[in-house]
Amino acid sequence: MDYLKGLNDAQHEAVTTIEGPLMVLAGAGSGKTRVLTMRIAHLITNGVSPFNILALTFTNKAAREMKDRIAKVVGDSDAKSIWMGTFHSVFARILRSEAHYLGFPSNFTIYDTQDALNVMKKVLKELNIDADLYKPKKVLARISAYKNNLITVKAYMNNPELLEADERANMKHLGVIYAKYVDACFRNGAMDFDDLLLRTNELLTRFPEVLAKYQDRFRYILVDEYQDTNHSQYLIVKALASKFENICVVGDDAQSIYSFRGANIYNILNFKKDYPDAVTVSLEQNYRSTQNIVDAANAVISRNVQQFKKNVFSDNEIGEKIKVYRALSDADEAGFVAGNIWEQHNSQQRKFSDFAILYRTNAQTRAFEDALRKKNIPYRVYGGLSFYQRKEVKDLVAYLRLLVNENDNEALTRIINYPTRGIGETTQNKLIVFADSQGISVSKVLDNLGFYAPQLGLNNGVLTKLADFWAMIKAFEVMLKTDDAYTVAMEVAKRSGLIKFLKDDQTPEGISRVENVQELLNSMRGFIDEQQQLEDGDPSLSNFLGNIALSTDQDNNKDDDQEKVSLMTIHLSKGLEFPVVHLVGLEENLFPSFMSSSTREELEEERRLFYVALTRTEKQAFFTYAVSRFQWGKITDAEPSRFLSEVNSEYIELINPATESRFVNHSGLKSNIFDDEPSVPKSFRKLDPKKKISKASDALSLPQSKNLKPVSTAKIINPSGASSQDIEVGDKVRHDRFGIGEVVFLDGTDPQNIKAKVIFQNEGEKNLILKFAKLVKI
DNA sequence: TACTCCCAGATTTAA
DNA sequence: TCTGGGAGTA
Repeated sequence: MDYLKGLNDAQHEAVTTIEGPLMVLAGAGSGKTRVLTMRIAHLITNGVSPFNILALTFTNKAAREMKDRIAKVVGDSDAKSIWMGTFHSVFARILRSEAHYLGFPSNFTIYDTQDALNVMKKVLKELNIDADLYKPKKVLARISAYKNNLITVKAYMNNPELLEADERANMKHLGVIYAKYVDACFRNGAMDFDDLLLRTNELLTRFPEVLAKYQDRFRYILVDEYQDTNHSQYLIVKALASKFENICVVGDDAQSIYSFRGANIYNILNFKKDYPDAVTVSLEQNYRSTQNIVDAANAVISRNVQQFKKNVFSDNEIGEKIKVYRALSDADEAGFVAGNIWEQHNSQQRKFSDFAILYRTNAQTRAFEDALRKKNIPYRVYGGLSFYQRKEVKDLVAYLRLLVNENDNEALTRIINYPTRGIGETTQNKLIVFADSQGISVSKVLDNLGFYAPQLGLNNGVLTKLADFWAMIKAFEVMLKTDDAYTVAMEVAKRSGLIKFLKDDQTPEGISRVENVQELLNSMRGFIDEQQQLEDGDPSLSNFLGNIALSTDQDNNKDDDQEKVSLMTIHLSKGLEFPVVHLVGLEENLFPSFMSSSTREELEEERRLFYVALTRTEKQAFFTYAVSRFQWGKITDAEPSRFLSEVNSEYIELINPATESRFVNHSGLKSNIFDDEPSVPKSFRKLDPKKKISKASDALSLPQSKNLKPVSTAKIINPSGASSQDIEVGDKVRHDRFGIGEVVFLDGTDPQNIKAKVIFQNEGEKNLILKFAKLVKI
């Protein structure tokens, strides 16, 4: 029981209480991941089959890391059979195998926010509803809220309160829109993010035999970040756990920061009500941060009314005070941060990867990128426009989606005339209207173009173009039956004219677009190789597409060994830690955001966000704010954030005391710490709005290849596998699944990523990544 | 049908 | 500042 050593009493209890409901309240930095990991290991060591364990985490990355760590205790194969992943990915997997119950194809498409928005725009157009009154985004947000609360179209229509509320909000057509949108998704064979949860609920409630099946399978359920579950997720967990009630939830109410997407803090606050017998364990010792940081964070969070009482403390060194910098502008702020990082890197031998810059909104990144680049400091921006959301990538993906699911109208309309092939809007509209009138999908019309041609009212030229296009798609589909996804995707990129079209654009942006497409293909190759080496791997195109739809930016930074400063929103930083944290843009209306300072609840969430940000810090935190900021193309004045004044002055040290005290706290009191002497900041930089920053083309500071790794649901790194030194071309090797073969080619210099081409006696030629393939030299 | 140009509007956080 | 949509032109 080695793994139990080194746990404190509370951790020990959390790990070893394995039967019955358990709630672990884990303060920031209290070793939560460790507890979860060891608990699973403990379950397995005590005879629970890994097959019976379900662990739901917040990111795929968290799941992967946990699996790796569990594997070290119980071994690879046991760790592999645990179902572990995000709600969305785990339930997408279940939905795929049970899709027929709901009338969906098992290879249904997953729509991301952008896809959903496009569908919504079409719906509004079709209904002839003014998109100015019904802003597509707003409408979607409302529908999303309904879905997350299990309010289906039918339930909505039968709920006078909701109808009335929407009527008051000048949205009386919402029901019709909702119905039409759901219908459109269904006909496209697609689910949006919320559907993955809603449909799972539907599956489990409508089909008791399915529920029973999964209840029996998942006898032990663990949920990480429970404070961030929404009602829909809550119900799924509750249903699955109701038979055995071996449910362990881990969370920290002080870190609930996702109410905007339906997270319901009461799920954790009311856990005791749901399970009166539940054991509660509080992990209160923070192993991550200095005392000063922990105390400051506690001081702020204690202002929230809504919370569990707990006493998070640190036994670490007291540590340095939080340093506060008052900047004159956003550029000045960024300059200070970059200078500070440079200075500490040199004088204290800190690695660049020790630093994080955390901000409230993605829009704030630009100034920091600028400043870091000027000093040649390597950095990586997380979040923002992720790789898979780039237009050129989505375009190729749309072709692939169409091959897998012909009903995916969203994909079809995206590429039917891209690259342009003379199938204009008028033609497309005729097709859509006709298909609708016949109650069939556009793809069906294209399937029988000759038959329907007379009724379409299109001239022969256009008909030919349509026929050619469809013949091309069909050819790809045929290819997919025999060739692997990568080969087909290559062919699609070439034959569709996509690559050629992009290559015609020789601007730096154009070139980077081509590179992105290439990178997508590479990542596909990697995905397939990886899947082929997993026991229950699935190298199909459909699996690849499903994976990228659910991948997040945090998940893509595989092996981010690099020496780089991390830039990200506070939301993304949850679960991470850094020796030095810069929390920037601490201004009223920015943080707390102007969108969420109206009610106490909203403000408390912003405060929790602040708490999360500060508790990412191990050693030293810096706060910065600017008195004016370049925003929306204008310079706007800003006031320091109220959160600054909520940190007791004893934890704070001012770097440049303010010229005037605009630093008031919002209970009306002047904060005593900011009334000092005036000073002139050294580095006031003129703003230069004309300066263009080429986004993706700056290879030095933004290496593309880091972003792109697809997420596999069960990537297991095998540390004991043969390393690159062991294997040479010409070696005879044995592989677990493929048997005996000979290495004919090695590719790659990065030891983490060497690929070997091996010809197996029975299985033929395979491309394997050495890291994963447990090749044994014979 | 395709492409360009101009103007308006938006910007929180994200699976 | 950046994006998207609409209008106008080739």
